[in-house]
Amino acid sequence: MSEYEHTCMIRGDGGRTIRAILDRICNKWTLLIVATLDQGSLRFTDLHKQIPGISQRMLTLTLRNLERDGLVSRTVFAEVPPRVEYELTPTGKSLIPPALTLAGWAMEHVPHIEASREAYQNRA
Amino acid sequence: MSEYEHTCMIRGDGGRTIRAILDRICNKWTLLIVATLDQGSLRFTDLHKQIPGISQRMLTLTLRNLERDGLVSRTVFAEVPPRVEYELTPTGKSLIPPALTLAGWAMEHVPHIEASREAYQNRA
DNA sequence: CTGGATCCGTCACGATACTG
DNA sequence: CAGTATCGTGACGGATCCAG
Repeated sequence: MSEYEHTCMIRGDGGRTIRAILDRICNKWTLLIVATLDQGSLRFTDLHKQIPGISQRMLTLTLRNLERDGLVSRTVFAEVPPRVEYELTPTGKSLIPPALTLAGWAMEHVPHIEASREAYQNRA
Repeated sequence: MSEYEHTCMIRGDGGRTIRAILDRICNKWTLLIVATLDQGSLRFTDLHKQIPGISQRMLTLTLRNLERDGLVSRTVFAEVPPRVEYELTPTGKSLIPPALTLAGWAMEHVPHIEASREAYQNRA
């Protein structure tokens, strides 16, 4: 049942590759923004409305990082009032399936984890 | 080509479920320890040797969190010198496939991301 | 051998206020 | 509309020393 032969993908370089990706998606808002942008091009205010609880500052910062990493494209239209559209790049879109795999695992196992965590708290 | 119908798994509860799992695997060492334990039961020192760069403190802390969340079992043998064995629980083992999916994405796209990041740095 | 305790620097994140 | 500037806080992680 073990997949040990394959876990070298994770352990291979001492975890540097896996951490490179974790560093990018493991912050509080990245995956949420990527998932929201999967519906297509959106502007700043639309994103802000569709992601409950995010501050302007974190939306800006996370979008900048996503743009820097080539996962999101940012298009400025020279209009009045100003308009900026954000859209997933092909690389950004390719993150969706792995993210869904992770989300599936989460929905299946998080309840058990929460229970275990609570049992641990009420231990002897 | 969009999987928007499915991204509700991520966005569904405002991202709380996906963040619950990310909070658990997104620290520096968790996935590395889980991947290492996929080869079977190991004791503290063996883990310390097989994971380059980890400190005793972080190994202890991460193992405690994994135990609390029910992903790793901890067995103490009443011997001298003391012996403690760590092993993945079924829940812990179930994390391997999603982790491999993520690692696969990383190995495929991280080079492109690194390049984009460097290009962004040398922008106008 | 297996950790626990402590100090300390760094950084993500949040709230708030201001701007072209 | 789409941000930027500033301040404060708390968690994470590294180094070191100590203990059963």
